[in-house]
Amino acid sequence: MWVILARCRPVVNRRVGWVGGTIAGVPPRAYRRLENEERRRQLVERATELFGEYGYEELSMSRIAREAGISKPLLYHYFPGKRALFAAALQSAAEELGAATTPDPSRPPAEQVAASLLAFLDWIDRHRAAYGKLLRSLAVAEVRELIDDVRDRTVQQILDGLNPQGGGDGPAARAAVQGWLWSIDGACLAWIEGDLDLTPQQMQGMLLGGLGGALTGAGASLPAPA
Amino acid sequence: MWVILARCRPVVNRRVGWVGGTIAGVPPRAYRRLENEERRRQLVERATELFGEYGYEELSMSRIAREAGISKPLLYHYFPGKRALFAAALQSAAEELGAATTPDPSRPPAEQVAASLLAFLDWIDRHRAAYGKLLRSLAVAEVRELIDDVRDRTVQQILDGLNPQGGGDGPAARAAVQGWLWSIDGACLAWIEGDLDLTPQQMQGMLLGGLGGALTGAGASLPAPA
DNA sequence: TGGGCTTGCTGACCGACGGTCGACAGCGAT
DNA sequence: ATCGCTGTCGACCGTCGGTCAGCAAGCCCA
Repeated sequence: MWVILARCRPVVNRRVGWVGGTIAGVPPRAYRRLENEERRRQLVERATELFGEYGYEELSMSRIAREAGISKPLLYHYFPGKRALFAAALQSAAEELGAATTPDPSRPPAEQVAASLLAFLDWIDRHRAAYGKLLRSLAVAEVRELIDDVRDRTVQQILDGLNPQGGGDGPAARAAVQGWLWSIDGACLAWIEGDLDLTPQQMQGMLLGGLGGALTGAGASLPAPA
Repeated sequence: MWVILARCRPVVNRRVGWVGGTIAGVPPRAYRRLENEERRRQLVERATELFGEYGYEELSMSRIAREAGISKPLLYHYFPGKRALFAAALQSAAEELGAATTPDPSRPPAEQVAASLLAFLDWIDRHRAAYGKLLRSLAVAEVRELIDDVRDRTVQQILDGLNPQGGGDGPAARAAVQGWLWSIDGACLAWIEGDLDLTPQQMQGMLLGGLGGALTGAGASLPAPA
């Protein structure tokens, strides 16, 4: 009885007492003990599916725990917070994407960009729903830094490719490339959500045109046409 | 006593009783009664400042109410929800921006785009912090639809301007224009947060280049150079 | 077979959020 | 003076992300 009262009034402002697992005849849930690494893998896998289906905001930690058949504190035992869990799920999904889009460093930079872009668009074409959900979670503060990091690295990579050959690395080129990366997301969103009848190749052509035009407008240029 | 118990256990699942305003000798706060419209104006004004300073997520309704010197229920009396309050604040801010960027319909479409874009960039240059906060709130679900609406209308406007003269209105052109709108935000973010040393005119040149390139890549084109 | 020991795992809890309920009180009309 | 309108309030709800401290599965050693 005092338990209920203690729960009611947080007067003391800190934990007052502890009752123990089983009250009122409700038996604790049966559970399977798993190896640390195995549980972790299972959680990342399940979270990846769920985040891909519901996005970041629409999915609560309680729900993830329930869907994975475990308790919420266990989820927090494996991941320090929702952001970290999302990061793990994102990284797991990004590995496949990353492997597919890593350019061949022996090709000219413009070709590398074109090839990466096409691989990226192909991947999106096969994972439309999940990509849309991800994009829509983009500015959620907890998620933003993750994506910002990836974008910053990509911007630098493209600028590095441009620089030696004769492209520019002024502030305008940097703004152009970052803007271009955003334009990819915006165009892909129109493509996916607007159900536009476009092949990845058509998207690639349009986007490469945009990059070339922006760089030209910024006083730089792509070293060679793709 | 039973009231406290009722608070503890939401068994009945609905309000059970009411105690009355002043308990335990805490006097209700003194307040000033304002005209409906005046209060509303005050709240929108204060909310606009606060959202511009803290963004959408980092600002709670409780905080807004506190900063405005009123209670939370009163805030909800004037606005049905946080999203609506944000919309009101956004609209109030957007009126100034909208007035500044409305193009002269008697000019050729390409000039209209160029002029609107430059006005937009000038405005951003003067409201850097608030624009950054807004952009960073962009995908917050509650806010998204608002911005999506504006973007959709802008896309259609640009496509309409393109169409009669000889530009295209295929799916590729639509994706190109929507992507271009995103690229504006991305480039502006790099401009603002990266403290890039660029004038609005340089940004304009770069962005118009991107639009032209993307449209060319999509098989359309800007009717006339700006 | 039965004790310990490790550590994977649990229910109950916290503060803050967005949002709602029904009573109170400022103030012009009478 | 008092009455009604309605602007305003404190207390409350359900859910969120996150935390606390004890329970117990399953291996080890007798």
